[in-house]
Amino acid sequence: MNVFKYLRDVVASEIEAISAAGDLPADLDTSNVNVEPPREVSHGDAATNAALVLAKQARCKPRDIAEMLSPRLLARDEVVAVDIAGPGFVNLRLADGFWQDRLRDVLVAGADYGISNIGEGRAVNVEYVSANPTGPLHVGHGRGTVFGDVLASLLTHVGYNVTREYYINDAGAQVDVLGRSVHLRYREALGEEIPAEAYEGAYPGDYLVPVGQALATKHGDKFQASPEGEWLASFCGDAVDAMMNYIRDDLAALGVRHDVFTSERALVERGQVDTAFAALEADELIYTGVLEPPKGKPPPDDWEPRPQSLFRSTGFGDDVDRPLKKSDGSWTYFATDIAYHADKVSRGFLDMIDVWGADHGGYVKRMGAAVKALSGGEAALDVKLCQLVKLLDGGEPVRMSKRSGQFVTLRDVVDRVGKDVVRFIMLTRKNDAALDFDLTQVTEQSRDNPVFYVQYAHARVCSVFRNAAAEVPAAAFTPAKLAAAPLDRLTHPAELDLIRRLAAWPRVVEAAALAHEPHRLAFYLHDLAADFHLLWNKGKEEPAVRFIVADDTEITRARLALISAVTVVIAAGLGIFGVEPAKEMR
RNA sequence: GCGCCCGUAGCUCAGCCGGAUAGAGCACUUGAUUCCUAAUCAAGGGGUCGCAGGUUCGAGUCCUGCCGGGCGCACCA
Repeated sequence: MNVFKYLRDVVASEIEAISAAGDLPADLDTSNVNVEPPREVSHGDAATNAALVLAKQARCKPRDIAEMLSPRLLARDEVVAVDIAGPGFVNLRLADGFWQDRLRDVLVAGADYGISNIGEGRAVNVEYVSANPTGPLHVGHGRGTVFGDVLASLLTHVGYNVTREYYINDAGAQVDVLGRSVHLRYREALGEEIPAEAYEGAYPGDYLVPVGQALATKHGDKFQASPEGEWLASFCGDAVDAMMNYIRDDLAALGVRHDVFTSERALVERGQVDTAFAALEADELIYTGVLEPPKGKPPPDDWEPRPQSLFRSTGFGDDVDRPLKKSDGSWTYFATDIAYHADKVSRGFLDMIDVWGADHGGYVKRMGAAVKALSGGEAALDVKLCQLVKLLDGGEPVRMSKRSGQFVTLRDVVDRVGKDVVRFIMLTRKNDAALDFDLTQVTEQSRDNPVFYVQYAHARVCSVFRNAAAEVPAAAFTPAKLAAAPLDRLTHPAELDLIRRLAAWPRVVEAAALAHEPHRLAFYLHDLAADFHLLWNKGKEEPAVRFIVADDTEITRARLALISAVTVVIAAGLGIFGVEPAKEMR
């Protein structure tokens, strides 16, 4: 149950009742009426803005509406106190029993707690990673990868029908560079000395060595000295396949799996770009024009004004119209990307999310414009930009040099700290804020390490259950049996605070999903862990609030129910993150 | 020059599609500390939410203009 949604409905129905009684106008629009947790805890458990929102419509003072509303709310079983505050907020304090029932909800729902159906089965396409197949993934890719993967899980969790997609950019000039780089490695594998300068402008990384060797085995010296035209296409194809295998391995090591891989090259070969182009042309959204060089910046050396095919993206919120064809007549990346998004729309996706690196920010408007144009305004594209990851080790920046081909790959990091740590840490910041990733700190057992902090809460509960099992058979502690525990014994303020936190989970999940902001779950889990650890620490000073009370099996059962619910929610959250909850930490 | 993102406590950051006296951790100050696991705990000080306007019952949040930082700016992807 989303408590605040429930209370919103309660408030709305009481408003209707007041209208029905003739004390307020009929047919008030209550869509803006909200019930939220107050920022200030002393204001109670929930607050509604109903009186403020409806005052204008009802043509009376907010306070008058609040006066009518509050006795009705107070009359309800779950409400124990109502007060009117500030300009007309109605603050509610809910009965302990209401919260204890919410704890029971958690236990009964178990792993399903927090799932909802706000997505109503709608199809959503989440495109993420989409790294160029020219080498292994680096740490920066890792952030977008985890972000997209977890966002996809989150949307699935709230009832969307999610497709996880990877766009393989295997059609551009860089793939030719890759093919040539591999050819160099191929010649090397055949025993040729290749001078280092040959790798200027090529991909120098060692990861291409085995690819060259494999091609030497496959072809012998057949292409060693032959002209590029004879081998380039085939080498590119094999190189891309090899790179995609690397990337798939990297993804697998991170626990990431896509439903669909779409090849740009295949898209072009099937003529889908021509189709998309023709469709836009038919709508008179393409014309031949000459672009001005950007102002305030010296134009590129090879700038020449020339007529080219332009998409009228300015008609859809972009700043300038964008070219679709290069001077050699081939499609621009934008053109193929239009076709790709048209393809997604034709597959039934009206909701699309693309996860990109922040360096592609300048591209957002034109893509959004294209999606609007090609779908007749039906489809929505939300582009999530992920900022840089600053890799540190013990507070010192880790040097990465792409030029030399020496850079820390995502795989290096996953192998060093584990996939669970990488996944969690990548979500400890908002996607559009830069993220520090300290290889040392993230594996320390300290409060500074959010992964540990959350995992430790889970492990601590597991430990309590191991201790409890020494006295009572573990079978007594199934969630179903714990749901029948006397939860009304849980009256300590810290216990009720913990329950309130648990009860907030469904709301947090929904809000995070709607905002496309999975990082909110990480902050929630941290807060939940903090509430739990607080309660634990109380037990140090006040033995009476410890979870296991030797001579009181009933309170023990109730408290085990409470902390069991903590593991349910932590496990649910970590489950969305694709992180395994820890049973013990030693 | 234009566009996008960011600007919140000394530091790192939250702030839930406008809500009440803006929060947390670190650091700092003070006190406690033979503990169900082994991150010690509790309390306290600390703010012109970059600046200036505007929108309204109400703005860190929305709009406009500046300032500062990052990214991008035909024919790369």
